[in-house]
Amino acid sequence: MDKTSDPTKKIRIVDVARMAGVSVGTVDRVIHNRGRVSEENLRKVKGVLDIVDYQPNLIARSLASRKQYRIVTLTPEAAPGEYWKDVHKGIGKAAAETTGYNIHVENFHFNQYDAVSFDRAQTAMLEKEFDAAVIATLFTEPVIRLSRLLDKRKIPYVYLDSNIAGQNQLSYFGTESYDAGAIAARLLTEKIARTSDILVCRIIHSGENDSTQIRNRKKGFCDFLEKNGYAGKLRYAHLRLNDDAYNFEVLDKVFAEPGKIEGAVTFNSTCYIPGKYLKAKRLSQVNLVGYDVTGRNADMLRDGVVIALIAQRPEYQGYYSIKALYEKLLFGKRTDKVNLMPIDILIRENIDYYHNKF
Amino acid sequence: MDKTSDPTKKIRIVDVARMAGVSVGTVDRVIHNRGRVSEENLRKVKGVLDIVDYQPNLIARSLASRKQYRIVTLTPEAAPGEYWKDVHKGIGKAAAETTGYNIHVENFHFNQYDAVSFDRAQTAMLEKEFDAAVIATLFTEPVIRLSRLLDKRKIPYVYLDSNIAGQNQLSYFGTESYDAGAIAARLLTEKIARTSDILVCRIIHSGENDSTQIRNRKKGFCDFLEKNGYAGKLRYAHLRLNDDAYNFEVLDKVFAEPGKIEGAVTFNSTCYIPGKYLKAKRLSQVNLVGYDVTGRNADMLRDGVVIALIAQRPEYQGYYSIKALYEKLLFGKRTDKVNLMPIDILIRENIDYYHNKF
DNA sequence: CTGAAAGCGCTTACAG
DNA sequence: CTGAAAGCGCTTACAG
Repeated sequence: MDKTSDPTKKIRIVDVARMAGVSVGTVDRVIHNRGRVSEENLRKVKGVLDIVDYQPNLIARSLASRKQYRIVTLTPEAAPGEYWKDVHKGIGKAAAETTGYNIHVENFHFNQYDAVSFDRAQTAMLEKEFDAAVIATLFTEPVIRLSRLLDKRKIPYVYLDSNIAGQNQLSYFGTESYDAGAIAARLLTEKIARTSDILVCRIIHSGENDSTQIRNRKKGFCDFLEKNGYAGKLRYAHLRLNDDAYNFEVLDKVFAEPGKIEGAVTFNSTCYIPGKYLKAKRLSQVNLVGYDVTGRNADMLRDGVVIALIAQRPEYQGYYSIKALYEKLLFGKRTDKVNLMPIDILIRENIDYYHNKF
Repeated sequence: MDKTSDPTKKIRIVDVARMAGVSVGTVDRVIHNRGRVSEENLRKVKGVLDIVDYQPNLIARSLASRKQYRIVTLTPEAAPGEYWKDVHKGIGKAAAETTGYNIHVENFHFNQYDAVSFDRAQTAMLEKEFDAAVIATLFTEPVIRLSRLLDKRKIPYVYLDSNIAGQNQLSYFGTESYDAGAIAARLLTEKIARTSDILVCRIIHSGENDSTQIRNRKKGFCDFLEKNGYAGKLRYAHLRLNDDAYNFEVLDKVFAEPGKIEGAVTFNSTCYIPGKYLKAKRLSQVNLVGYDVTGRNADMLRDGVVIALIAQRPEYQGYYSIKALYEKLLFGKRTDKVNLMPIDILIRENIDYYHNKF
């Protein structure tokens, strides 16, 4: 069969060139608007492109192209077993997969409890040249300022963790924090008496406000309680990250107050902190719910101290952030602007199957 | 900088060839075990490959390769909104992704309630030439026979849905059905009195036995109850697929018997069938738990008739089955022999985020 | 068994 | 502005 007229054959640049009576170089220039093409040839090539369905072979394109794309990420630093480590894993996986496709990923980290360190990391990042960025949105205002800067430079960026309205992010990957908060309330209210109290733990660090995500979770939590006729009291405890002695003292005080506490919750990934206390004091009547499958949280769940963990596929968030930018840079594709992860509920019986492998 | 010694540079076939003192053709033959390589050169090339981290450029490979691979799948047919439709979606997604890489997927379907239709679909499939297969294992014995045949032809195959021991499947993708059964028991026992009864519904079809998966879920369910001091009775109802009148009659009888039913469960994906009854009769004291996020089940969950659905990422099962074969065919990679999906718990508050998109 | 060469469909200098 | 040619990293006949 005549190969050039096989209708099932994909048409290539050389086919277009032949049909237009020009060289492949000229066709390439037209396709990519690189200029330096005469009026006449432009007309001829466009004429052909209008009638044939030319679909560039992207595989060939990326093999031939020597253009390198650099993606930077700006996320909290994390030790093994911590929440953000899973996000990093996802980013790393995507980076490894795309590295053959002219994509380079460079990661910048900050201390999630320290806004100053965010500025520092951001500065280091901005000193580099890059074509796209992934930004964890923990510090709202600084992220908005950074977004303006990137807008000006026409650099696409993706938000991670929680979304910020009114910005020009290419995409957001994360959960609907408000509903994740409602789920914690639902899991607790199923277990406790309508009138019993709930302990709400917050981690205090150097005068910071809660992140957007934590605020939203809390709002979803409280709204659910209100809508469902909860009649107990929320009792607050402000705890510290690595200070058991202090935390035990604070919690001793809270539990000494009048009122029966049957539920407990933390809105960040540190439910192992009150968990440690509940376990030590054998307060098994207190149902603790937390967020994120970190090593310590999962152990507490297996142990029966935590009754449920709510998770949001951090590895996927990292992975798909990079993938979205990769698709944008290489193929000009746009992903959905908002990409909400499933909200996973882990209990003792399914925790061991939750490996983020798929 | 000397390009050949730039450590950040990915090493290519030509680099390996140079280091081994052979041609790229020889390296290619070694990498792909194509034979026709002398002992000595084999040794030299393997020696180099052992010390350098050669990662083939898949883009270049698929651009150059003219070999086409055919994968067949043998799964139950499904209407939109049904369980197996999600598996098909995953298969389709993987097929679309790999189609540029010389992979062609052809799907064969059978009626999951009719063993004869399995034989028919299998026959149609075996008439084709193919390089690998995905097999849903609903009918155990026929699948074992088919496996023997494929073994003889040295065609790799992947199992889907439930695993069968003692076979030569390349991989299995699915859940640990036993534990998925235990989870249903856990969700129910949290809600009902220790001594109340549980309605167990089974769908009857033309003299079939339950599938392996359903048997295992049931075993996990019963074992959990026993271990946790459940003191009520399991009350069985045998229902039909599209026969509400009949089902209502059967269930009327069951509920007329003495004993308080507070829980209900189905071990396949049709909990909407008893759900319909419970809703019509306003039996809101009965806590119904089911499997799989099908359209009708999800609606029942949103409606409050079903309290929880247990799901197993059907889309991923389909997707990764194809991917596993793709990796095997193109790169000779072996995936894990057993790949257990996370077991997801869906309630009213997180069902809307469970889209299997990621 | 072995290597040199052509080719996959594109991009990219480069000479004219 | 234009086209011929080299090259991206592989695979695939093919001659020896």
